[in-house]
Amino acid sequence: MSKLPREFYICEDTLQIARDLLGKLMIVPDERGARVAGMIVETEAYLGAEDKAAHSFGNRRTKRTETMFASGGTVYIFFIYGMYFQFNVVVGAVDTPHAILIRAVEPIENIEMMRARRRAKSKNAALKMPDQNLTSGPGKLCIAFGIDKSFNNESLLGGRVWIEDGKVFSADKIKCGKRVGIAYAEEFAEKPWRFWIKNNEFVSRG
DNA sequence: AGTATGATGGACT
DNA sequence: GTCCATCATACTA
Repeated sequence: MSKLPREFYICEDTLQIARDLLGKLMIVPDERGARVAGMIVETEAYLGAEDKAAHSFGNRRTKRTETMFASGGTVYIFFIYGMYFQFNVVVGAVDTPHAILIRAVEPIENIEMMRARRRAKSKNAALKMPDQNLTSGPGKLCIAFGIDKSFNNESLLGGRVWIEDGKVFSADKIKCGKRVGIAYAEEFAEKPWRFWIKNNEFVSRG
């Protein structure tokens, strides 16, 4: 029930942090201060300067990527496909621009708030919104949690968004595979840097 | 179940 | 002007 400390995010092994984030709780208080919470069930690691799929490949430093160079424990938000935000956890030391994309969470607290936000954002009222469709993707979970560009550069040690200990999954309950949507990244498109909880029905894809 | 496509706008060359 | 770390829908089967 308490925030993960700075040290968790500064670990040198980004892939290990991506695995360790599985089972942790992501918390964002809503407008009234009530916790909206989800258990992280799918992540993707982006390894900075060496990783052709990372925005920060080759230490590319622009207005957008600047946040990736901050200390581990910072939130990196970017806008994509004209419509969606993506929630990332910056990890590693200052100037080591690694980040972990949170691709899916399992709804835990305040599920009706998540459903209301997803419905409000949707065009047709008939869109099916079972729990499995609320946060099973990086764009969807940002809508459900009310995350937008204003969360960029927030600290995970502050009060706006943070991560807590949750459930621990042993290595045999964790699967890995190729990352999604980065076909342009040549040999890095093949790296098995996506991690998810085996048989969990809230991941974006098995 | 798979595959294709439109929506929609900011970042970057 | 082109490219996206996506999602929902509309096909084919």
